[in-house]
Amino acid sequence: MGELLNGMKRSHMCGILRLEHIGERVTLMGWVQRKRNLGGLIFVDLRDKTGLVQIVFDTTVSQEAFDKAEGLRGEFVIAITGEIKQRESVNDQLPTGQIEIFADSLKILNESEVPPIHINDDDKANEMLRLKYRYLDLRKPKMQSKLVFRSKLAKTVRNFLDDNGFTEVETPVLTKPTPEGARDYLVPSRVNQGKFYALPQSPQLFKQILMVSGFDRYYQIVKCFRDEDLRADRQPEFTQIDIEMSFVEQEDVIAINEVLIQKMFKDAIGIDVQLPLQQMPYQEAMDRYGVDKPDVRFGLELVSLNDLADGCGFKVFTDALANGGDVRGINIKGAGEKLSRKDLDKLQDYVKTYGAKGLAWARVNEGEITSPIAKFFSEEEMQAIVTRMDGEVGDVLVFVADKSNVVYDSLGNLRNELAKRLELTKEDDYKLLWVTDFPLLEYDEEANRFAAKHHPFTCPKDEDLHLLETDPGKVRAKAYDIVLNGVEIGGGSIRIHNADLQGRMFKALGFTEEEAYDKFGFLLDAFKYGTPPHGGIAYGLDRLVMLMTGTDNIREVIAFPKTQNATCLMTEAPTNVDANQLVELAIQTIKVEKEKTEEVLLNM
RNA sequence: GGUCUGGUAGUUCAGUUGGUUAGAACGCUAGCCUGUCACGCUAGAGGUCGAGGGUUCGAGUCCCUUCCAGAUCGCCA
Repeated sequence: MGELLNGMKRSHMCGILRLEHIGERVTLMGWVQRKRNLGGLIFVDLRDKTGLVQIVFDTTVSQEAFDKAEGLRGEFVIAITGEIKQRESVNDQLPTGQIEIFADSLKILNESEVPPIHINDDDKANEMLRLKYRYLDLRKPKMQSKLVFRSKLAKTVRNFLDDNGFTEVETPVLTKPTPEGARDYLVPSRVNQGKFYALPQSPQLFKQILMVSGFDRYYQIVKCFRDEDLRADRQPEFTQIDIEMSFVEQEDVIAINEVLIQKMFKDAIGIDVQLPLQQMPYQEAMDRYGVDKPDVRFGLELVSLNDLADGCGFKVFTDALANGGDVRGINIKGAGEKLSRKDLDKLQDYVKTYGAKGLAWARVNEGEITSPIAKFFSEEEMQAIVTRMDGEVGDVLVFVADKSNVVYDSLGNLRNELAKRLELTKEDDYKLLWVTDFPLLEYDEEANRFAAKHHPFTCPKDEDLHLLETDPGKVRAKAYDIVLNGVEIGGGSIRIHNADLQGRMFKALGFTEEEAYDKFGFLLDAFKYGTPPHGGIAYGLDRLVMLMTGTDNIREVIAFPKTQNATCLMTEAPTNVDANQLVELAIQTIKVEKEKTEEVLLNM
């Protein structure tokens, strides 16, 4: 049982104490980081969220206090009072290393068992343990600083948006399932048996409705939910900075968001972002980089070889073309000595994960080309390829021939992989760009119909509108993504604000009028009553924090994240529930006695 | 749903071709120590080798199943 505070007040935080505080009497509270007992002299490193400070117990303290200090262990919670003195031996590793506190009283407010992980930034404990004991993991300075950073970034955003006439409005968490897009998390309704709410994948429809309501400028920093498989940069619940504006076009949304982005980078990490940001149409991004979120910090651009491969003697190339595919290559500039045969084999394995059947290569050497596929080409043909790809001595050329999307996908990702392996990027280099003119629709082979690339409320480009019924795949959208170093950190669009056009869009997606009304009737109805032109954007806050703090894992910037199986190791969610709870929700019909609950659950 | 990596002391790891009592470092416990700061010295405790099954005279090691964690493809409007 710990001692009581009994009116004791903390006077300072630990990590802020400096030479200027010498002579002051202070009362500090925190956790014991480490104790060094030299016999007649005990040092304790006391930790709170601001850092460490050294406490000294020597023979001038009461015997009782000294005995108590001897009994201190790691992570005990204590309160001490004492005088700040200059240190005899300075510790220049610590910000507080010039001073120490000679304690004259000690209270042990709480004891601690030996923690299963070290409370230390250098701790190497595996993630399973760290997540189970997240409350201990979060005591580490590095973890705390990331969450503090996150909080400050959110505040910067709020301040900016508040200053610019935006109103934060909360939208429902219990809402309606959405047929398009990701899987929904469902919540059963007790009052309406057999019916379900869904957790929002985004507040999309509500923010558009708020524009109908005349809020003019809305934002919300809001949790969103998607029941899909997890990744290093994907959690089932994540936080979005959600923004919507009325009476705007694409350039207006982009303009104000560039200023917001500039402010975020300046305030959070002191980086000056030059405006306006680069803009690149989707098709150009695909052709040059193979992905719709290109990392433009380095070259290694894709080169089309379709015309040169046409009629060559290499069956892999000609077959790809005959099947309507593509042949593209990347010149890995000057990598001749860095990439061994073994490395090239590894790169081949890498592109295979994206469905490519192989990765052909050619080395440009002095006076000759070394390549396993050289024998299929005449010298002139090979030279034409090298010239097209700007090949010089010391370069390695790699090629993929396949269906277009496989070529884009494999080379686009290979590009990023190469940059990583060859260390082509600098840590503090931040390159932002807008990718614009996305296709409005994408053909879904499985469903045998077109599906919205962004979402069904995205406005087609005016000049492409006439193609919506005749050639829907060609229609481009007023949609834009903001990309940072190869990561999509946000995306948005100008929305449809006209019931007729929204109807045409649903039709293009294969919805009957009844289906459209069933799913989105409230929006179509709302559109009848004077809807302003509007559009917006949403940023992934978790990803922003990741990139700005140089973290490669989203779990490190979320206080209580989920594992790859979408479980919480600390709370053990999700869990079984009392069978009677299921009965109330009409998910299970047999009412059972309390003792038998477990048995019934096992038989479900 | 697929592919891949890992699981051995509280923690991080080592553990040879299958072979005696499974080791190291840190941490922990006890003792000594008045200027340490990764304190030092001495002594000590601590193991369901993720779980289950199999092969074998013998399994941490080989095989099968399974659980957990991670990476990734599919998926993520």
